[in-house]
Amino acid sequence: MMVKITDVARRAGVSPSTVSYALSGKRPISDETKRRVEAAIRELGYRPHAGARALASSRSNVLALVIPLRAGIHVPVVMQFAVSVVTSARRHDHDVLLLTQEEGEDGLRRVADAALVDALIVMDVQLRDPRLPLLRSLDRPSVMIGFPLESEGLTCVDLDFKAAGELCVERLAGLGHRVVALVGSPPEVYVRGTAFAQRVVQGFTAAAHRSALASSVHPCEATPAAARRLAERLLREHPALTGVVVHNEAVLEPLIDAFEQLGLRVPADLSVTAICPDETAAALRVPVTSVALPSAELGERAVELLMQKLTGTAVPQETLLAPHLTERASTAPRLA
Amino acid sequence: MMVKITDVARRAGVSPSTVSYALSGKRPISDETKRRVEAAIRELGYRPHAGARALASSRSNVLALVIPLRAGIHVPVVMQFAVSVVTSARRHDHDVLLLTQEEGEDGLRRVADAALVDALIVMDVQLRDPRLPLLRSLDRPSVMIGFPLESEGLTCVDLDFKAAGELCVERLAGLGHRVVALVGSPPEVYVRGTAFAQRVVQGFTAAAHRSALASSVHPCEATPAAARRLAERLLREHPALTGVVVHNEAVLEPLIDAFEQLGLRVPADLSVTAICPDETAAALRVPVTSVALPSAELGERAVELLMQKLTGTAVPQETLLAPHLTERASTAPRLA
DNA sequence: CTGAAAGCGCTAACAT
DNA sequence: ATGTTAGCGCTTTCAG
Repeated sequence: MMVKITDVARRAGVSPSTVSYALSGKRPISDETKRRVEAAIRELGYRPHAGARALASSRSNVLALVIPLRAGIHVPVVMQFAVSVVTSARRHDHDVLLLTQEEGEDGLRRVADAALVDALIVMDVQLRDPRLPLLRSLDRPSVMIGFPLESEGLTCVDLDFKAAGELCVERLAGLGHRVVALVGSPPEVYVRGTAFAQRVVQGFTAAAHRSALASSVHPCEATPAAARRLAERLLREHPALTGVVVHNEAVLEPLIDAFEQLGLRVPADLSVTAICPDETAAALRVPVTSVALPSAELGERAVELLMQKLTGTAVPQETLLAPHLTERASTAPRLA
Repeated sequence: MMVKITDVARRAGVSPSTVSYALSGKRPISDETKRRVEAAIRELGYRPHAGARALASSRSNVLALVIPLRAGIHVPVVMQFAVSVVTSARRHDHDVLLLTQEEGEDGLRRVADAALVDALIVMDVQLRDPRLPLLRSLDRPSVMIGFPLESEGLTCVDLDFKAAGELCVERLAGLGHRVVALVGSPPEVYVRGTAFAQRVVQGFTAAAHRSALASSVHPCEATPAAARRLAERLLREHPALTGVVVHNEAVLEPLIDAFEQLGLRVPADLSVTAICPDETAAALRVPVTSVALPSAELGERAVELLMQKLTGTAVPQETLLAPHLTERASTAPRLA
């Protein structure tokens, strides 16, 4: 039934260890021998037993990926990230074990201690994430997506949200806009302390200052009704407003709809930039100029960092991905 | 560093095998002994080595989940399904390895032959899926989400899409509507032979016939523009139309928008029912009466079926989940 | 009800 | 450049 390494060795006329080394490349094998081993493997359809391997080498070649479930996270982004992690992991001959946030810290400890996985990727890290001490205590490397308050001894990677906020403002400033507003994530996102939301605010505010723009910040629930109310309020309280930065994919469309129903044309009367996945930005009725949320690139970087750590290479504690802005139909120069 | 079963055994004053049996329950252990073993496990923080276990027992306690990537599949549905599979698997003490469709048949063979997983769940099965013969040939059980043309020797589970189509029509018929249309998936979905799309058409058509309704079927691209064009065409070619069944989440909102802009009020002039996730239906501007796409339930059933197969229990070759319709704001009796 | 001991299939010293 | 062999940590006969 099952072909084992000794079967391959016998067929190739070599010892089991030679087969093992031919497979791993951990010591030089003559071309001739390698050829014979490879032939035997092919002919017998040999596939090393993962468990046996893990036991003997203390490497499972499996990464854990912890995905978030909570409200306010954008599902397609998570999915794209997960797919990217799987794809990247496979390029490094690793597989991916899927865990949900729900399992919590116990889940992390479980798969790490059982040697089920060699390393972990944790998404949606909070400023004071309870998993931080755990990750530090594990004997396996990990990478976090997102920045906690204190990342000492850990590795994290994320889009540079501060720079993204700045980029959006600078674009609007460059087009001549003088009064701008940030439509942010739902209030609870700020309350529970998600770093990226606050970083956007910092970048937005700092850049507005530098460019001497009048600016204001407005968290917004992820509902069309909330978007509508906010649009009305903005027009009432900031009549000179001509530029909006949106960091909340759920309200992007309803917000633009609301503005237009209130008599403002996008981009003629109002320019809009957003921080969101490119697909979202491009699929809207009015395609929106946006800074991409590079989930695929993030997944790739996370895996790459883990692979380095697994080989003992030192990696930077914090990795920030530079933001990229794509011009679309929602921005225009301010009318004189 | 690592606590092993012999450490626990020594501490508890028993043999390793007793610890093993206390953990697995595969043979009776006296209460007193079990207590001591459990105490030792807790005190030492013992966690069985997954690889060693897999090697000795030829059970990895890991399931493979293959998720689709292609266009036209609704991401949140896949995600919810995946989460449900992970959650259900954990209840049965199993973990989930995530594979992408991209890896194809080789990926399935790889994880199965390497004994990385005990069983497989394959999503998005096509009518003539190339993975069918492979799944039949593997020595590990599998469950497919969706129905192929020929499921002999395999196990599949899905929503009863035919009944779902019928249910939508019957609801409209019951409200007095006499002329109905089905707005379906994009043409390529039918072309590549996805069973569920065709089953909806079958159910829709059959039920319309039984209720003596005038009916027509219209595939639709997943873009707002296509939705708009289709709405115009429907009004032009079927002026007496008062009931629409939508099986295409992407165009649900734009379609209703288009109808309203063309002067039809929903539900006053036009009743709409849909087959889509409940969250989608409920979140729309006009909450839509819908048959739920029960991804969570599907995931649970898939895992349950696999667990049965793993214990050697026979399971039905095909499992159809009964559709459930939830009344919302998009349906009303036809005006006399 | 419990122990002793033989592997599970592979890797990685240790040999030569 | 290759072979020999001792485990890796656990489960599961086989014995009692």
